[in-house]
Amino acid sequence: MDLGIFEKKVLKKLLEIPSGKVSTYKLLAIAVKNPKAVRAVGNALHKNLDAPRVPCHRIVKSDGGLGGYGGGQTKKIKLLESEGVKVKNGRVLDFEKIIFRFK
DNA sequence: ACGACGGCCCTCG
DNA sequence: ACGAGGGCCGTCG
Repeated sequence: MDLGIFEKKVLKKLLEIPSGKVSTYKLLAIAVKNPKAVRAVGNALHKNLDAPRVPCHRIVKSDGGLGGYGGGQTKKIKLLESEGVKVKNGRVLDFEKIIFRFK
């Protein structure tokens, strides 16, 4: 089962996200030139086979929420905090400051 | 080819 | 400020 071309792009963009920072589904959608395909993007991350290989855990919701995670948000939080991203109550602290915008 | 699902986003009440 | 509903996109069975 090969990943769709869309997911491929998404994963590639994910690799551009530096450690200690996070991005949003929407920004990703925009990065792939499909601002409305935010759901498809989420799908891509969910189907992502290379769990830690791809920083899918660095993706949060537009409002700074953790969003979801294929292995459980708990693990996601753990990973994020491991990179220096503080999470509180399912919410990223200083979200607006550590967010990475695909330039 | 069709229908359903998904780690969502936005607007309206 | 909170809750509910609708909409869009791609991939899988």
